[in-house]
Amino acid sequence: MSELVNEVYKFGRAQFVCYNWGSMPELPEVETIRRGLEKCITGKKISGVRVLCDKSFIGPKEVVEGAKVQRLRRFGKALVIDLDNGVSLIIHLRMTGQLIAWGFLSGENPQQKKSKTSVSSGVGADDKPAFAGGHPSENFVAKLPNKQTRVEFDFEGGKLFFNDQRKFGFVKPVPTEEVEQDKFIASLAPEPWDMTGEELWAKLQRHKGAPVKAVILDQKVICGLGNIYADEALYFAKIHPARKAGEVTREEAELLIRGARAVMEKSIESGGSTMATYVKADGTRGDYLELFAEVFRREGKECRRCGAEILKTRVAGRGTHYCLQCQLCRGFSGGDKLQRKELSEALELRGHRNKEGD
DNA sequence: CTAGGATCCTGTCAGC
DNA sequence: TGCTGACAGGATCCTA
Repeated sequence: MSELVNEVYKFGRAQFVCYNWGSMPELPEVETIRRGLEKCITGKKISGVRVLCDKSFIGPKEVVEGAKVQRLRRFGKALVIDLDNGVSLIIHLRMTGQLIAWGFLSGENPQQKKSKTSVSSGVGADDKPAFAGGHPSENFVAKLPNKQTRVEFDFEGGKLFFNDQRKFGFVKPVPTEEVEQDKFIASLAPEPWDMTGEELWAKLQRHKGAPVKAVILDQKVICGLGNIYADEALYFAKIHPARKAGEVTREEAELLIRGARAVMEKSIESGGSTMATYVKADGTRGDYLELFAEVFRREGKECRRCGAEILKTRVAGRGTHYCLQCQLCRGFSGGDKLQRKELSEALELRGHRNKEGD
């Protein structure tokens, strides 16, 4: 990671001018953050906590002050920081959360000089974070704290910022021994690596009337899939997202599990939405999706598998992307009708575009 | 029990 | 140019 970051930084903040949102943190991003933060804060003492938004910190901040970080764990999309005083911090980034660490690597970081007394009053602009992950945005390279900063942790030798544009995420201290009994964590289903196709199939049967995409987004059914990876896994398994869960075969459920593993492994490998992948070597903003997405936000483009057009629709109240040809509606009731409608809409859309002379 | 809609929140973007 | 409304979405809550 450090090589990429150094490459990035020499271009400076002024380079990041084009605005283009990436997407939300899901399991691979949280795992990437866990690995990155582990290197920064393990063994470090929290000297102070500033809560800038009450909603974002659930509980008394005093219980973590003075404690040292022992280890970082992940449960689905939740990050858990265990401290040495019997307290753990459960952190959920939801859609727009970010964790940005400053300092910590002072030995390797030429920007952290004594003259930079700004550490106590804010950081950014001329410095670079030691690690940044989560919802990709300017905050990865902006001055901090800023108006999206919700919680600020002072560590010996560095700072950790919890930013969250939409305030859906949270930091919550709980006794370490009660982490696994936390209402959210306790309800999580196994991750795709700990589940067989048969088990997933059995769960799909319990929600047989709902669209398969809605069911696999449920963390109590299978843990870790969000909107991006649900679309990608369904594409991998060639399953139409609107198909009724009860009509997915055992074989398809097996493919779906394999697809979920494959797309998330690929994303973890590429670093998820960390600073290194978000900011490209030429200093421009990267859309980290382009590293692995086959359908997500690729509507109107060609399917890399069959050449047909990727479409965008709405399933379970979520923007949903799929290949009309690969993810056929075959074998499910009402499918032909839906397919015809989609085909005609797609053709109509194409007609409009041709008329506009693109 | 399940299915589906509203809710939270801030910021972007298209349309007027 | 500035206003308005639709949209983005993870998890939870509520209703039928």
